[in-house]
Amino acid sequence: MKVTNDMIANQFNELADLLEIDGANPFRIRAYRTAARNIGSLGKPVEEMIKQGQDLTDIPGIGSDLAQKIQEIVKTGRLALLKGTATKFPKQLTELMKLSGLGPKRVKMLHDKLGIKSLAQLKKAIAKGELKKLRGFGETLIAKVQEAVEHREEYKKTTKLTDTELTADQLLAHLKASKAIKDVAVAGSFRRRKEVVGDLDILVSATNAKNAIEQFIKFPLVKTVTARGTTRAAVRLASGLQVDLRVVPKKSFGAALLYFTGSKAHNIALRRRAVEKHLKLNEYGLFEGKSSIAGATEKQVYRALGLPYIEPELREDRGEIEIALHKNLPKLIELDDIRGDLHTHTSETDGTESLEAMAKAAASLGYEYVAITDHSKHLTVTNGLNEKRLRKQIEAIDRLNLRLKGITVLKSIELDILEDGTLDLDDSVLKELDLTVCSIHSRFNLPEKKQTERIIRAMDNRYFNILAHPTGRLVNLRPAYQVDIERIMKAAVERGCYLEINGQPERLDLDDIHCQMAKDLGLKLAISTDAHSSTHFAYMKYGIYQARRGFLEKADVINTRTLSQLRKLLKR
DNA sequence: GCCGTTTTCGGCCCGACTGTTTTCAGTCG
Repeated sequence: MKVTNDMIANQFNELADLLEIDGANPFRIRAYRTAARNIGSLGKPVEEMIKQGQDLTDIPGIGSDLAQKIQEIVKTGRLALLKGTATKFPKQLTELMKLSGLGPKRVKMLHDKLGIKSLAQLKKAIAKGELKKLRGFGETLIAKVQEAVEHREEYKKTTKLTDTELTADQLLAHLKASKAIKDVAVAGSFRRRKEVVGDLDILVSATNAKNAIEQFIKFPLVKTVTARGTTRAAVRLASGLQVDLRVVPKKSFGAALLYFTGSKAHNIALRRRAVEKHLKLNEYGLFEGKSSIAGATEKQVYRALGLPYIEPELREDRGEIEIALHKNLPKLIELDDIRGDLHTHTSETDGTESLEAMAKAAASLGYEYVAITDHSKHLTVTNGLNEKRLRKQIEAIDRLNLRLKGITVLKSIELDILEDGTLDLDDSVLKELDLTVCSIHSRFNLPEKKQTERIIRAMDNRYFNILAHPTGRLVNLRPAYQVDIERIMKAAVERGCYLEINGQPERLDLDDIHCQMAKDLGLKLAISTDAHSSTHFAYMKYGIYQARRGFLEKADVINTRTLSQLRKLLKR
């Protein structure tokens, strides 16, 4: 059986949960969680590393013990220790820890005193009023737990970044309307531009914290207030989204923004660095003894820690601090660096607007070029183009280019990669195009080796330029198909092909980890929107976010080039 | 259980809020 990094990470996390309930050494628990996180975001399958004889202790947070445990999981599929510990406490108990208000101590008490082992048993015990007998369980807490049990599935899911943007904008406008509030920022995973966010974290500086919190709670979409203190409050919106507010004085805004932006792992790494320098970092500032030496801006705090400013997208504790120390931080790509979109559709297939409308919309964004990439004939549900219709479109584009000023429309197509690795239109028409975008739209369930070789065979065709949405995943909806993405990237480098970062919010494919992998392999990428209407051109920014999270710079992306430079890159 | 520009042993980030408690443990981020 194939053992994925996620499977290993899950087992470590599960073990950490059980150890926590057991009251084990908290630092041992943290070691498991750190290991789980680092394995989960590794990009390269650990199974492969073992096969190639690589040293697993090179992975941060993995020592000799955990390296051995990883070996064990890869070999047997399962960690024996997890089985041993799991018999002491039933596995389902870890589910209870996910409920708001229940941590390891209370879950242990539920188990030891009431024999509760599952969500269903907990529900029953609440109904019978058994929880009241327990020390520390008052009326309010029981009500909170009951609420959590009932709404678990509704609340636990994450929200796509794009779905929170409108709420964030409305909330910011609402907060800025208050005279008490000075600075406002959305922090958290939203600011780090993660593809999904669990909640919104809002930070404000205010002359009067009480007024600021009152204004926050008055936001019209608030359904319930779940916490309310003198500097902090939390609400649940009607949509189910949780929003946290933190109020700090202006002189602490930078330190608080740093703290509230996270990630947690990045914060811990920074605080550790502060401790090494005999300083203390918290959300109010960086302190030497009692006196604050930085705090108004993030830049100040980083500088006082001997570091350059680190962009929010990089703050995942994936080596950015080490890289910053060596002054090797990338100058991350920006939206303005993009000169054109290389993946768009028209009403000839499944888009909603005409060729001319799409071209003009691209021109209005200041783009130098735009590629029209309608679907090809194999994708019949979209009325895909056959050779004849594609030739007609080529002629139409030639005519359009004579009329348009300031932008060049590139003749292209989104080809289907068939199961045998051939492309579904004849070379005789492909040679008339400026570029091709190629993708998988069928047979998602092939075994990894077959799927990988299918794609690489397609790349052998000299007219193959860009592999679109390379893993086929849909955020929160569908996992990637089984494919050896590293092998595909290497094959692309050898053949002069490129991979795409698809900016559609439900795709974001390649993801951040794969972007970083591409960069490490020297593979350049295209960032495209896969626009099916002119409004979709705006998805470019989501592609940029992924690219930034993957450490990409302008030079790593082909559609930052001028048209003539791009043409050279596309020549095979 | 990891890790080392003081260290192979002894550290390991830090504070707010809640609810229940009579001074703080548990949870959360």
